[in-house]
Amino acid sequence: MLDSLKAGGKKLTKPRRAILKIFQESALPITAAEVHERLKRAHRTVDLVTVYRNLAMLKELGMIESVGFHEGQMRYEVRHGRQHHHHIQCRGCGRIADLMLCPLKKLTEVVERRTRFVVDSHALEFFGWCPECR
Amino acid sequence: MLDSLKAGGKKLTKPRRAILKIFQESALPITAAEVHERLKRAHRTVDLVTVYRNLAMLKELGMIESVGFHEGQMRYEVRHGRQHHHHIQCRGCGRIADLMLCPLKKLTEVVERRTRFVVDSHALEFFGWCPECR
DNA sequence: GATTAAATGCAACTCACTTGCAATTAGCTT
DNA sequence: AAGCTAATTGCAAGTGAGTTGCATTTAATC
Repeated sequence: MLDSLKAGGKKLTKPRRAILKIFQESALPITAAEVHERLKRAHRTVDLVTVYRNLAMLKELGMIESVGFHEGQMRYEVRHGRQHHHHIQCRGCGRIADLMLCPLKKLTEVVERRTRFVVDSHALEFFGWCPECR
Repeated sequence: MLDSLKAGGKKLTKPRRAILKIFQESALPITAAEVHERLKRAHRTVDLVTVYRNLAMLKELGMIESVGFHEGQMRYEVRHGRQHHHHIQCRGCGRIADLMLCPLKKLTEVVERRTRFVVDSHALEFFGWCPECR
């Protein structure tokens, strides 16, 4: 997993190591502010700007992925060892759950045929009410 | 269509009328800034804050819908008379095309069964390269 | 240990969007 | 047609996520 860093000519600094640890410990997508806060709680305080720069870089290297729920901020999750999936977010409490499914293999072909675009990715999120908020 | 306004106790002001006209003339989802700019070009200049407030209100009344491509801004499109659909955006030029399809009826049931959430909506966007940018 | 490119932290900035408030206006009511 | 009132508008100022410039620090290599 750290090979990707070396391959990209990136250093394994202390802040970066701490950020990666946060992601390894977090199953669900988290925001930059949440990463920042968790670092502080773990007495590994890192400047927020460093968090942002690392998120951009880790995404660039394909080590993390971004997910957006149109909350006015992005969320990120590790990619390592996890299969492609989607999410559902509760409109009440904001809680997010993984959906280990993706129904879009075939649809992608339909889209490519119809639009003459070459599809390179997609975003799919569900919204609703969780058992507690319902 | 304007009945929704009256039903909501809303007035049909000049700025509002102009904003609705912009949407009726625009097939694809546009940003607040684009609405604002088009109003200016049509010599119907309206303050940007008025645009934002109207977008919020029209969305509230279900007259327009928001779509996001994680560009750091939201887009909006009229709902009136149009069927539920999704979009694809070009990573090169940002161009958006409509996809008049939605494969998620059945999947929604699967999601509800698996997560015990009550699904109330979903967001699905494709990204890729259009014929010109490819 | 010396070298150096990458990375960090701080301060200042940008940009989408929101809020407070006084002035205006649409849509009644009489 | 004039008056009333709540809704709406524009302006100014604020918020919050994310970015940029730059001097200082640090990981990795020589």
